[in-house]
Formats: sequence, structure tokens, C-alpha cells
Amino acid sequence: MEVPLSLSLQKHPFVQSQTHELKHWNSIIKHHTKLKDDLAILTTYTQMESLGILPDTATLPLVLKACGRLQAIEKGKKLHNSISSTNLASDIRVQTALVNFYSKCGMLQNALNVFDEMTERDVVSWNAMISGCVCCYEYQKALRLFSQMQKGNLKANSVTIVELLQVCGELLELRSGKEIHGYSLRHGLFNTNPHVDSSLIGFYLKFDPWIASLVFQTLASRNTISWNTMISGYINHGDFLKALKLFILMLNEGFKCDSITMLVVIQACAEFGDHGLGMQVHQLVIKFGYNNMHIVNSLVNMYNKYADLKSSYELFTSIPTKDVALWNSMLSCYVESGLINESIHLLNKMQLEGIKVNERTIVIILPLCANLSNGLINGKSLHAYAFKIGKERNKHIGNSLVNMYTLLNCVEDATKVFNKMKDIDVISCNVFISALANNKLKVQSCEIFTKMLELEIKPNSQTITSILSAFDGIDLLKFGKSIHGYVMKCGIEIDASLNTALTEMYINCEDESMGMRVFEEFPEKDLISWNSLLSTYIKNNQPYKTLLLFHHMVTRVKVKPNFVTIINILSLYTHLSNLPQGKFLHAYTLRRFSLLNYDLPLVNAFITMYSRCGSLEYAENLFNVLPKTNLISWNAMIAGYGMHGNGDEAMLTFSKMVKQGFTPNRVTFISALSACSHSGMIQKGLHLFYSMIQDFGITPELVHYNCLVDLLARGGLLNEAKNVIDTMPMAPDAATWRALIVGCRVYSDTHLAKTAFENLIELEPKNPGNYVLLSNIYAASGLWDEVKSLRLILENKGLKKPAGRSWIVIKSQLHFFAAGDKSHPQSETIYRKLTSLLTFVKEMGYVPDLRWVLHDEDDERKMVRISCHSEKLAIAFGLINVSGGSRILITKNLRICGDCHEFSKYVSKLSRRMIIIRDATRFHHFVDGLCSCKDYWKQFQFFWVKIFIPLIDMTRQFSIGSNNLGCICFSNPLAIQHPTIDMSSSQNSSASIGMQE
DNA sequence: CTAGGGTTAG
Repeated sequence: MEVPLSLSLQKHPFVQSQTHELKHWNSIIKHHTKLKDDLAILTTYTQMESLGILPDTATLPLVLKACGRLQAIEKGKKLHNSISSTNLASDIRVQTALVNFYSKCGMLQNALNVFDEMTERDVVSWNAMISGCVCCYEYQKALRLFSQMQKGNLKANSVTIVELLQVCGELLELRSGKEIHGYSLRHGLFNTNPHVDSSLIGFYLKFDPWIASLVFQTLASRNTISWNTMISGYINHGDFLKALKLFILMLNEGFKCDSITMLVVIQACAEFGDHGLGMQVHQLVIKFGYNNMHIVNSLVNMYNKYADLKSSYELFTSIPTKDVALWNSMLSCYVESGLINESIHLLNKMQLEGIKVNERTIVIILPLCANLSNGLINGKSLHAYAFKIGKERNKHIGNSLVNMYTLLNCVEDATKVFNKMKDIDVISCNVFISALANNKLKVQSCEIFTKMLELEIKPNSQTITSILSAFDGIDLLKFGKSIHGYVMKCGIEIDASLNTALTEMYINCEDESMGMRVFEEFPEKDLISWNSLLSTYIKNNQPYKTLLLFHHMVTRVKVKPNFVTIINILSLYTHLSNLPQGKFLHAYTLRRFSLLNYDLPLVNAFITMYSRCGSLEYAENLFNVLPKTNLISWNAMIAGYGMHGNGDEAMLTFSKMVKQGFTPNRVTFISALSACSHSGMIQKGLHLFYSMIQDFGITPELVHYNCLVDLLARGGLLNEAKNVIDTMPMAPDAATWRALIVGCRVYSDTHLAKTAFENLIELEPKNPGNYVLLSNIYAASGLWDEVKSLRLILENKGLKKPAGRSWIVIKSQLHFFAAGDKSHPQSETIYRKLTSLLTFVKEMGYVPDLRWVLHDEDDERKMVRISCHSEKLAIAFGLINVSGGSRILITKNLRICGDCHEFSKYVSKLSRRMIIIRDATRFHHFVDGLCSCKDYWKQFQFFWVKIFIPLIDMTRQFSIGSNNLGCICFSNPLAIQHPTIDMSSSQNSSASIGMQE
């Protein structure tokens, strides 16, 4: 910008003459004005000033205009002073120029003073004053000036109209704008002046693109600007297709585009997401020769939106002199693509090339910090840099800092930044509220919400969604209802995610009908809404309703499920052990999505389903044909082998995985360590634990230490297990103590068990399972008084042990059994079969182990009690109904009873059938009198509970629900049949089970 | 004295 001055001065014929005559100076100023060289105008004026020459009425406005544009406040004021005593000060052109200068520099009062002193005013001076008010955001003042002007019988011209339309647009005054529209029609200002035409379109675009397009269509003559206005209007309304269509029409009608047309069209292409179209527009840019920095910048961003990093980078490198914005854009591409190293490299390169990092750069790289191991240090140094360049309080920087600190769990730092920020808006508040909500700081997030209302910042849909997520449980319902009311009252637009949050809120708080109403009445339900609804029902242990909804969604509403839907539904079949339905869903998915094999998360879910539904072979088959695997696939297989007691295969899979170049992660070691536990491979497990630390550099977490405790405890190394608990770097949790207690039970160490139990109860006083666990140990040691007192404690605390349930799936139908249950239609046959089984196995040497009856009764009663456990009923039913040769697969919600375990071994030998029982912790494969768990079954495995739970809590589902549906039976996931078994009567029998587990 | 854009949360 500085260069043209000397060049133009040299070229100008008058410069050489060095004359002091005014007309020569005026001539120079006029010349620079033509070249739009404001700086040169000011330099010229400075030279005149030093010679004591003042410009005349013709050139003085030109100098003032230059001062205004360059924000040369002092220079302009000085000029004003120097003419104040001359007759120039009363010239209408000069006064108008002063008004204009002061308002451009934001000094509205000075402008008004000049305006007030004017003795004579024309339209141009009124316009200057009105435009000055617009410049200084004083829109109401502008409107008042207009009415004053009309009182003076001055007719508005096109410039007045343009300014007034601007005012009405800013104030969102549709009515007033329409009046201005009418005024221009009456006075012949519309369709005669292109500025008015475009302004009118721009005005209507703030409200309704349809009205704007009607005006656009009536235009007698259009120019590039009116086309641009219309195109960018569509873009602002998110209608990228209409914008692009209009652009094509513009070309077809032979209008010339300019660089702004290309700029907005590139934006439309980027948002529209059509890679091919974007490339064509890029070709046009080259053809038309618009290669300014803004355009290149937009193109780089466009390719980034297409995830075409290669094109972004090629374009970026092809520009020899890049400005900071271009570097920022490229940097942003890398950061958004998650290329951390490349981003840092580019940042360094940028600085090496002497480009000064600006505030935008900071905003771009701050999110990286959350993913760096030394992220906080980097984040803080960026924060310090922002402080140094005086941008700490900047809105965008503040937002990013708040976000960064939150992701790094530094809520305090985030709060400090937020409190210091100036000009916060709804976005700033949303960032901060969601930060607080993520940390469940409900009081603080409400405070910010209140602060927003005080500052008159209108909350939007996202604000409400975030604030709802801060609440849990019963608080949520109370608060949720009032916030729902607030949303309705204030007319906050409900988007899909807010609707989902409201629906979930009501369902989670057991106001299901309201939740469904909110869901049903929302017109813009999309697949995501449906998927979240399904997952809410799953989380609330409502498998039956979930499946009904799924059915309704697919067949009635005709919403096509996607992978997420399938994974959700699949998880139900996985939990329910419904292998036939799982298989059916697999077949359905293969038909529906032919590329199933390429969506790894989905295939991994199927692998897990097969292994947890007892079909390790299917899981293996699926895994073996995968064209590509990821870490999760391997982890699923290792977990599968472990769960089925095949520790050797789990270890082999682990080695294969490492050999193929995968780096095991924390989950891999959880699965692998647990596999060792299940198969009693203590040495191998210990080795694995050390290898995890030394070879793979993974710092063991609590869950890994828990694995270690479990491994040692079940191997009888109770002191070593206790030692691990005492020396591990973090506090043990309930699972740690449970693992130790289970070891104590196997090796009958009641003393250590008591210590462990005291710790456990302190951590989880309300979990009935914990009391049952200790009761088991006392019972096994014959300490009946202690058992009794424990039961009293349970009763006093109002805790109830979950009832044991076993179920078996036959032809996709679930058949449930509780102990002593006689509600099944085939009940008589089942008991007859069971009696004969018992007779046969007793002959083979089976002796009922009455220690597993945790009631202090006589042996005869104990015998009756133990002979009708739910597992035994399910086995008898399975032998009757599963065709010979096929294996029998039974699932139990709790851990298998020890006596039933023995019984199953005998039955497998007697019937020559494979019996598989999945309990809360693992699989037991009974073949020819032996179990795959090698009798390591007694152990309670905490993390499997985590994996299986939320294992659908059958007790809750089938005894509380309004329709006591005993089974869920679908022959087809898309067609739900009615259940055949009523389990309502089994509630009574469950009450008498006692503390079996 | 006047119309269209420009790079900003996750």
C-alpha cells in the first residue's frame, strides 16, 4: 500500500514544477483520489500543511474522506481546527465531509455538533448524518433523523433509502422495512437504482429468502452485486443447493461473476459437500483468473471440508507468498484431521518462515493440547502468549481456553478464564456450561445460566441440552420439568438434540409417558433421535419395550436402521443370550448392508455377540474372514476365549496380535489377565502384568490391579493378594475387595474375609450382593448364627437380594425359570424329567452338596430346596426340548450355584450332551463329566460383572413392569410375536429362594 | 452520502 505514493508522484506532471499554487495541489489530491490512494492524499496534505496552504471546498472533503477511511483522527481534527475560523467552515460540502469523517471515526457526538451548527442542509448532508448514526450503531437515532428530515419537506433519495433499509435490517423491523419499500415504489426509487434494489433484497433476506427472491425476480436490471446478494442470502439460510442453482443460472444468463461471487460459491460448494462440484468451481476460478488470497483460502478450507487434505496441501504449497490467514487455514485442516505431529510441524515451519502467529492461530492450536501428553504445559504457554499480545480477554481465545482447560480437567482454570472474558455471548456461555455439566457441577452451571439471563443473553437449544446433562436422578426430574417449561415459555427453538435430552430426562425419571409424548410430538425426528430413544430404553433395562419400539420404528414409521441401531439391538440379544435372534440380525444386516465386513465396529459387535451367546466358533469364523481387523476385534477375541475358559487360545491370540503389529492397550490387558484368571494360569498372568508395564509402557490402573488381586486370590495366594492391595498406588474399590473375598471363600479364610468385607461395606453399603457374598462364606463354614445376623442386617437395611433366574432360548423364544418355579406350561414334564435325572446321577456318584443351601434347615428340606434350583429346571427343560446332539445353552443372571455345577457335570456325562451355562461371570462348558472352568468357577469376577451388567435385570423387568411379560419371543427382529409364558406367578417363588448366591 | 464477503465452540 505504501509503494504507489512515490510512483504516482513521480508520474504526475505537476510534481516537477514544485509550484505553490493551490490548483496544482488540488490536482494532485484529485489524482490520488482517482487511484484510491488514501495514504498519498494524506502525505500530500501534510506537505501542503507545512507550506501553510489549505485545500479548497472541492478538495477538502477528499482529504477528510481519506482521514476517515484511515482512521486518522488527529489529522482530521487538526484540519477541522485549522479551518474553523475560515469561511470554509460554513461550506455545506465541507461540513458534510466533517460529519462523515467524525462518524467514520466513531465520534458521533462531534458529528452531531457539526450537523447542528449547519445553517443550510441538503439531502446529502442529511444522508451523511443518518449514515453516521448507522456507522455508530445508533439505529433509533437514524430513524428519528429521517422523520425530522421529512418534516423539513426534504425528499429522500436512493442513498437515504439504502441507509434506512440497513437500519430496518439491523433492528429486524420487517414492518418498517416494508414501509420503506412502499416509499421507494411511490417515489420511483425502486427498480431505477441498483443500490436500492440490492439493499431491498438484502433486507428481505434477513427474514425470508422467498420474499427476497420474488423481489429479485421483478428486478428490471440485475447486476453482479444483486446476484451475489441473492446467492449469499441462500447460503446464510443454509440452502446451498438453491445458491448453487442460482449461480449456474447467473452464468447461463451471461452475467459476469466477480471474485466475491466465486468466494461465496466456493463456500456453498464446501457446505454442500459435493467434491466434484467443488473441483469444477476451482476450475472456474482458474479460468476467470481470480487468484486472490481470500479465494485461495476458501478453496483450502473447501477441500478440507471434503476431507481432501491432499488437495488442500497442494494448493497451499503452490502459493509462494502465503499470508497468516492461509497458514492458519492449513493448520486448521491438520488439526481437524487429528494430525497432531503434522500440525506441530506446520506451526514451527510457519514461525521459521517469519510469519507472526496471531490470535486465530492460538484458537486453532489450543484444541490440540487436550491430546498431548504435555498438553497442559503447552496450553498454559499459549494462554501466556495470548496474555502477552493482550488478547487474553478476547472472546474466541477465551472460548478455546475454557474448552482446553475443561478437556484437561482443570475446571478452576476454565472458570478463571471465563470470569475474565469480556463480550461473552451465547457461545461462550454454552462452552462453559457444558464444561461444568461434564463435571456434573450442576449448581455452577445453573449460576452461569442465571448470569446469562441477567446479561440478557438468550439461551439456545444447546444451552438447555448442556444444562440438562449436568443433572442426574430425581433432581433431574424436578429441574428438568421446570426447564422444559422455561423452554416452552420463552419459545426457545427445540432442535433434535434438545428433544432427545428432554425425552431421555423424562424416561430416566420414570415419567415414561411424558417422555414418549415429547418424542412423538417432535416433528423433526431423525435416525439419531430414534437411536437415542432405543438406547435410553436399553439403559433403563427395558429390553421388551426396546424391541417393540425397534419394530415400530422399522415397520410403521419406516425409518431405516443404521449400524448404530443394529449395534444397539444386538447388545440386547447379547445380554439375553438370544443366539437365534442374534444370528437373524446378522443375516438381516448382511442383506441390508452388503458391506458389513467393512464396518469394523459392527463386525466387532457381532463377534462379541457370538462369543457371549456361547458360540465361540461363529465368533472365530467371523474374525478369521475379516479383510481388516482392528485392536477392538482382537480384544473381543481374547475376551471371548477367556470367557469360555480357553486361556491357552487367549494367550495365542494375544501373541498373534502383537506379531501382526498391533499394540495391546489397557483393554487388551484386562481381557488377557482375566483369561489367565479363568484358566488358573497364575504364572502366565503375573508375567503378563509385568510385561504390560515393562514391554508396553502401560501404567496399570485400578482395574488391572484388581485383575492381579483376583488372579492371586483365586490361586490361593491370599497373603500376596492382600499385599498387592496394601502396596498398590491407588485406593482399592469395591471390586478389589470382592475379588479378595471370593478367594477367601474358596480357601475358607473367614478372618481375612471379615477385614475385606468391612472395607467392602464401607464402599458399597447398599449392594445386597456384598452381604450375600459374606453370608456364603459363613454358610460354607457352618457359621449359621453369623448367617442369620447378616440376614437381619440385610432386612434392617431394607435390602433385597436379587432373585436368581435361568433362561434358555429355543427357536428364538426365551423360557425363564426361577427356583421351585411351576409356572411353565410344561412344568409337570420338567419335574418328572428332573426327578429321573437326579436318580440316575446319584447312581453315578452325585451327592447333593447341601452347603449350597444357605438356610439353616434340616437336611430333608435342604434337599428339596436344592433339587429345584433354576439351573436344574432349565437343564431338564433343555433336555426335553433341544433335539438330540445339539448342545444346551443356558444363561443365568447370577453366578451358578456350586451344587448345580456338580449336577451339570454328571448330566453332561449321563446324557452325552454338551451343556453350556453362561453365568454372571463366564461360560461353563460341560462335556463328558468335566467343565471347561476346571472348577475355577467359584470365583467372582468383578470386571465381567462390569461387562455383563447392565445385564438386564430380570427381576426388575418382570416383576415391576405394568405388563408382566415372561418372555420375549421374536422369530424375526422385524416382526414381534406375543409372549407365551406368564411369569407373574414366579414372583412368589422367588421370595423363598433365600440367599442362595 | 450507498449494495454483495472475509476465518473463529465441540
